[in-house]
Amino acid sequence: MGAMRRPTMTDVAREVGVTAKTVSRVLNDGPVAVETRERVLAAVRKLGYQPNLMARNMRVGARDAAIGLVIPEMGNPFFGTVAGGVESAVRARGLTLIVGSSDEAAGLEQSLIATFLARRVSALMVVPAASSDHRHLRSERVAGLPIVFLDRPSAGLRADCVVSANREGSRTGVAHLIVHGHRRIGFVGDVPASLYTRRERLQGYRDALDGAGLPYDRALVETGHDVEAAARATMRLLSLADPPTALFAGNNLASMGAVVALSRAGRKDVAVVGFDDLPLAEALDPPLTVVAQDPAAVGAAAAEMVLRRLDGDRSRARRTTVPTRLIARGSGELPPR
Amino acid sequence: MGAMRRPTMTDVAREVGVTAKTVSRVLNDGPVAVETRERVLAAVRKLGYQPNLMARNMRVGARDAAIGLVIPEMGNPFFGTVAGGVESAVRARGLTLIVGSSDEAAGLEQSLIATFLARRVSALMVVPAASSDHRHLRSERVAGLPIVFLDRPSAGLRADCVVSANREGSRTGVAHLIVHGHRRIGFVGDVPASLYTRRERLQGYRDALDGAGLPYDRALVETGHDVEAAARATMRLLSLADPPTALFAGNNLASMGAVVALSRAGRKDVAVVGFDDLPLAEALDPPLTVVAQDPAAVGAAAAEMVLRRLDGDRSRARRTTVPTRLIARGSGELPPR
DNA sequence: TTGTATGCGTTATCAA
DNA sequence: TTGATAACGCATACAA
Repeated sequence: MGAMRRPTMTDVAREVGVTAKTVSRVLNDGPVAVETRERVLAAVRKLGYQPNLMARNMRVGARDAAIGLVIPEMGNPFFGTVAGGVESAVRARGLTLIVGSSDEAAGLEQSLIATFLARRVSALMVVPAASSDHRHLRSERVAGLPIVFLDRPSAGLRADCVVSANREGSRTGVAHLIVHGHRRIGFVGDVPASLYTRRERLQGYRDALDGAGLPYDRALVETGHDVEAAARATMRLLSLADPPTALFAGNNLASMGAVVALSRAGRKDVAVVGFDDLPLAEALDPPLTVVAQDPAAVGAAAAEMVLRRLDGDRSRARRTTVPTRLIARGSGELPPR
Repeated sequence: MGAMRRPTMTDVAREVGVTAKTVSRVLNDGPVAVETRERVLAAVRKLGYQPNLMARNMRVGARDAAIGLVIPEMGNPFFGTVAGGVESAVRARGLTLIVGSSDEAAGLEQSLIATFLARRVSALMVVPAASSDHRHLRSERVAGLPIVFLDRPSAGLRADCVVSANREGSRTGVAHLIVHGHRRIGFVGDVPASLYTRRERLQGYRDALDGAGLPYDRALVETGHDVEAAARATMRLLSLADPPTALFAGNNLASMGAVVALSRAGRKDVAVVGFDDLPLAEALDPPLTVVAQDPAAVGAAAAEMVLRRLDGDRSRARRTTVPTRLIARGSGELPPR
C-alpha cells in the first residue's frame, strides 16, 4: 500500500510509443505534430502524470524556482503582511515562496539562509535579525544572486533594501503632538537601541523636537522589548517628577504597551501617537492616532526589486523608502492637561 | 560579472585529486581516511562549495525535503501564528516550509497545491478555503503522501485534521454570558454560513442556550465577513425591538466589529464574549472577555501529525482537537442592564 | 578506504 | 517532426 511510484515522463512516452523528449516538447509547447500532441496529452491524463519540478529546475537553470524569505516572526501581523505582499507579487511570476522565521536570532537566520542557498533559491529576501551580519553573503552577491533586505538594511553588505519612512514618519508623528501643544513628549521604543528602526525613529523624534526648538531630555526616552515591558516603561515615564503629557510609541508592541499601561492606570488624559497601525486602534478610548506603515507595500516593493534583478538589472544597490501616513483618531489630538 | 558557475562536488574532487564519490562520503560521514577527509574539507572551504540540496533531494528520495502549507491569509495573525507553529516543529527535522496563501479562494488553493505537488513536497498541510473540495487529492493520499488539514476539516477527503474545540469553546463562552444573567444573546458570525468553524461555533451557541432552557431566536443571529460588516451586523442586532443584552462574536474579525460598533455607539453596557483572543483585548473598555484559541498549538499538532506520517504511521485518519480557554476580562461579566 | 558504473527525471544538442 | 545521447549534481551498488 502507498508509495507506488509516480509516473514519469518516460512512462508517458512508453504508453504513447514515443520518446521522453517528445513528451517534454508537448508539455513545453515545442514543435510537435498535432496528432502526436493529442495522444501524449491523453496518456498524461490517463496516467495522472505530473511533471517533476525538482528535476526540471535542476536541469534547466540549476536554480530553484523559489524565493527564500526570512522574517523574524510569523505571528506578528506586520511581518505576516509583508510576507503576503511578497508572496502575491512573486507568485504572479511562477515563483514559490519558502519562508523561515529567525526569532530575531542571528544564528537561526544564518542557518535558514544556508538552507535556502543549498536549495539554490533564485533570490533571497531577508528581514535582518537585530544583531545579524551579512558579510558572509558577499560571494553570493558577486555571483549574481539577487538579495533584498526588508524593513531594515543589511549590516556589512551593500544590497537592495526596502524600508518604511521611519525617520520622516516619526518626525511627523511627534510634530503632530507638538502642534497640539505638547512640550514634554515621552518616547517608548524597542530594544536593542542598536536596532535600525529604533534608531531611525528616535532620530525622527529628535528632529521634531529640534524643529520646534524643544530640548531633548534623555529621561523621556524609555524602552521595552514586548508589550509588558513597554507598559512598565510607560509607567516609569508617567511617574517622573516632571512627567510627559504625551507619548510617542516606537512600534506596534510599544503602542500596545503604552495603551495597556494607560488603560490600567485609568489615564485618558495622556496624548499618544503610535508608530504602526493596530487593528483595534479605532475602538480604543480615546481612539489611537498612529503613523501607519504599509507592510504589504514593503513586501510588494521588495518583490518587484527582486524580479527586476532576476530580469537582469545589474545597476547598483538601491534603497526604496515606503511612505507612512498619519492617521489622526483622537489620542494624538488631546491637549496637554 | 555575476553568474559564474558554482563549484560542484566534482570540482572539489578534482581539486583534491579524488572522485566525487569520496567527497560525497566526507559530507555524509561515510567511511573516509582521516587525511583524505581533511584535504576534502580544505578544498570545500577553499572553493566555497555548498552541496546542492535540489540534486540531493532528487537522487535520494525523489521527494523534496519541504512541506507545503496553504493558508487563507498571511497577514491574519491567527494563520500567521499557525504557520509559525508548523515551521518551528518542521524545521527541527530538517524540513523547510513552503507557503502560499489562497485568499480564501478554492481556485487559488488548488493551483498552489498543484505547484506543491509538482515540487514533490514531502507532505501537504492545508487550511481549506471556504468552498474548496479535495477529492482531487485522493490519489495522492493512496500514494502515501501525508496530508493534514488545519483549522477546518477537508471536504471530500478522509484525512488527518487538527481543529480548535470550536463547539465546546463556543458553548462555554455563551454559557458564561448566561451565568451572568443574560437571556437574549446575539451571535455575530462570519460568512459563509457553510464555513465549518462558523457552523460549529453557532452549534455551540445553541448548545448553551439549550442547556439553559433558553429559546433559539433566529433574529439574534447575524453575519459579517469583515470588521466593518461585523460592525453593521452588531448595529442591526442592537436596533432590534427586543435587542440582545449580550453578544457572542464568532471569530476575531467579528469580535473587532462588535467592539468597534459598541465603541462608536458609546455603548458600554452590552456584554461581549469573543471567540479568539485579540492583542489589545485588555486595553479595551471594558476589557474583552474571550474564548482564546491556541493557534501555535494547532500548527504544532498538525506538524507532529505530519512527522508521524512521514515516519511511517499508516493508521487511519485522525482528528485532533486543540482546547480553547475562557479568559474573563470584564466585558463578559457585565450584567444585563 | 576508494573508484566505477549507473540512475534519479528532466531538457539540450544534434542528427535523422 | 522525432529520436538518440548526453548532461544537470548527487548518491547507490558493487567492485577493486
